Amino acid sequence: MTLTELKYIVAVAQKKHFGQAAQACFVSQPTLSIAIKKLEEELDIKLFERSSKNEIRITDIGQQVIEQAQKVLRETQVINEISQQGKDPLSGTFRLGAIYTIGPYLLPNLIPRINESAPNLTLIIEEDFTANLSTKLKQGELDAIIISYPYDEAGIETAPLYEEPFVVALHSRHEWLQKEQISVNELVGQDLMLLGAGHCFRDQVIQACPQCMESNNELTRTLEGSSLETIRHMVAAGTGITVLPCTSMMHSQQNHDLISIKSFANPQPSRTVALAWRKHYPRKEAIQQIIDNIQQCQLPGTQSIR
Amino acid sequence: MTLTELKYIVAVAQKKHFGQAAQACFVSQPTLSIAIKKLEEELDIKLFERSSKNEIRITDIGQQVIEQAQKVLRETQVINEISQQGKDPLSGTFRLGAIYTIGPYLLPNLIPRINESAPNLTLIIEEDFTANLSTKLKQGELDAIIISYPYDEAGIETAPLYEEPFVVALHSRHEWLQKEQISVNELVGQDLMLLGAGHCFRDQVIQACPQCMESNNELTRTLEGSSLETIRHMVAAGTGITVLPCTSMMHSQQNHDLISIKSFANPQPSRTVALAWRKHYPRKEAIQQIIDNIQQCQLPGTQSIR
DNA sequence: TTTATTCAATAGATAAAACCGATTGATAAA
DNA sequence: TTTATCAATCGGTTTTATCTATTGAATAAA
Repeated sequence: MTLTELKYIVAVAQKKHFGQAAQACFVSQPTLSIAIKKLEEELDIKLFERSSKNEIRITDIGQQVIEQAQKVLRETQVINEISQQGKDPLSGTFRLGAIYTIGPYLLPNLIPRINESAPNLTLIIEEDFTANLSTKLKQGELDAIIISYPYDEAGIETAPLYEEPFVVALHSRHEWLQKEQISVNELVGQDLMLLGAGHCFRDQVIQACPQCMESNNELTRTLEGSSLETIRHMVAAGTGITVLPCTSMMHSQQNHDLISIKSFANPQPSRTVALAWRKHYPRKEAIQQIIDNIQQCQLPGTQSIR
Repeated sequence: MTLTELKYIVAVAQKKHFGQAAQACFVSQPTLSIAIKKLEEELDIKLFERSSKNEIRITDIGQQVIEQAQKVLRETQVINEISQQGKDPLSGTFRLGAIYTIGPYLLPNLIPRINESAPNLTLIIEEDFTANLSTKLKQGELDAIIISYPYDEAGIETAPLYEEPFVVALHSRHEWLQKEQISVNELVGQDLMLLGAGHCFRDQVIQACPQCMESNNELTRTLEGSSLETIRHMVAAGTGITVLPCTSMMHSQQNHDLISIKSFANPQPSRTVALAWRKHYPRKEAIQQIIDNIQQCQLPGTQSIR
């Protein structure tokens, strides 16, 4: 049984004439006759009562088959409609993940841009650690994730978005208040508060200043499972100092008197924020749209990468 | 788009593996790959996200298409079920027509036989004049009709069922009461009551005794639109005599004292009752079943025709 | 009756497709 | 690097779909 055959029998049922039905199907009369004969043999029933001269008559069983055939053809048409509607890669649902240390600062800026530039695209946002995002990306639960380099996973492509310098946050009564810039090595011996394991930002800070871990293991351990916001409140409380990605400060209303921000002396430690997606993900246009929109965000303190 | 292609994508969606899906469809992997590629090109969307190694992923739009494809395939399967169920020619509906002068006497005997020998066959009965039955038969509103010869219509086949002699019905105080048999010519001059125009039986009686019309035009005209039953009541009332097909008397409980039945002297006038159907009607078995059942009826006074 | 006409079925030939086995290319794991 | 896996591609064959032309059946007209 083929869809063509079903089209033919429906046409014959409508025209009640093999020749006219063939014409309506843009085939020759023998083509249609043979196709219908083939279907009748396959189903082992007579669909039509042929009588030369007078019009074709549909058998009882043929009537049932033809009605069902019309149903099949209608349902088939729905497939075309679905694909037509879904053809726009900038439509449908896009599941975007972001790590905890980027999402809260980038997404409020990004989401309105995407809603404007791709109004048919429904965004679903998810924040998590890099490792979890990565798993979900590979499993297809997420379409793309915003992470930071280094990031190298099999079957995953990435594009750098912007370079984000690190800054030091300290209490406004801290001894470094008058300093213009902080050198990385100066962090050693300070009460440096870091995020818990799992946050890539923690690793990046440690990589920038490996010795800083020597003194403050205990303090950092108490912050396991914490967030940048919590740590910032602790800075304001005078518990210690911390290193933050610059975007976490710029947009914050809580950038109040109790906290002072210092940039690092060259070479400034920084991280590269990037977008990652499955290599074979089919909606490349959607990916590019996300990339473009993120780069248009131009968060203060960051440097675009083109 | 073809049903085969739809089968293929459903198989891939289930197996998440081109090779295994191909095996499940009993085709080679290249065959399946090419078919899916062709469908994706026709719909202009990607249904699957191929990644060598890991398993195949279904795109969002692909998921919708595949679900719809499954629906199409299910509906297609219904066509097979319909034909399977309807393959029995002794199932479904059979519309049987009969002329007024046969139906009431044959059908009460016939219908139980058919219900027993073809329990899946639903009979629909219709009584009318030969001309109307003939039209409905040709238009396909009836599947077969019971009429009497002569009957010759283009595209219609017939089979004789039985020979039905005519009899004379007269009041029990009629002068012919002592007669054994009546000769056709004796009818001339009698108050002979006939059915109205349209009833073929009327024509057959007239044909058997052309002269009998000379005397009783007026009486017969008043019976226009009447029935055999009415005429028989008039016989009982003593209004006149009539000629009846023998089956109309044999099974009647009203064959009471007031009416006496006389058979004709040889050559007995009679009519041949026959079944008629469209030459191309496909359920020949159903036709044969009807014929067989009618012949098994063996109505008293009739002679079977084999 | 014969002839003409209509319409679906059939015949013969060709173009299109479906399909297979073998191979390639890409990818990831050892 | 090598090996293994898997889908895509290649080249060739068979099957199917389709065409034109004709036949055959049946009716309608002459």
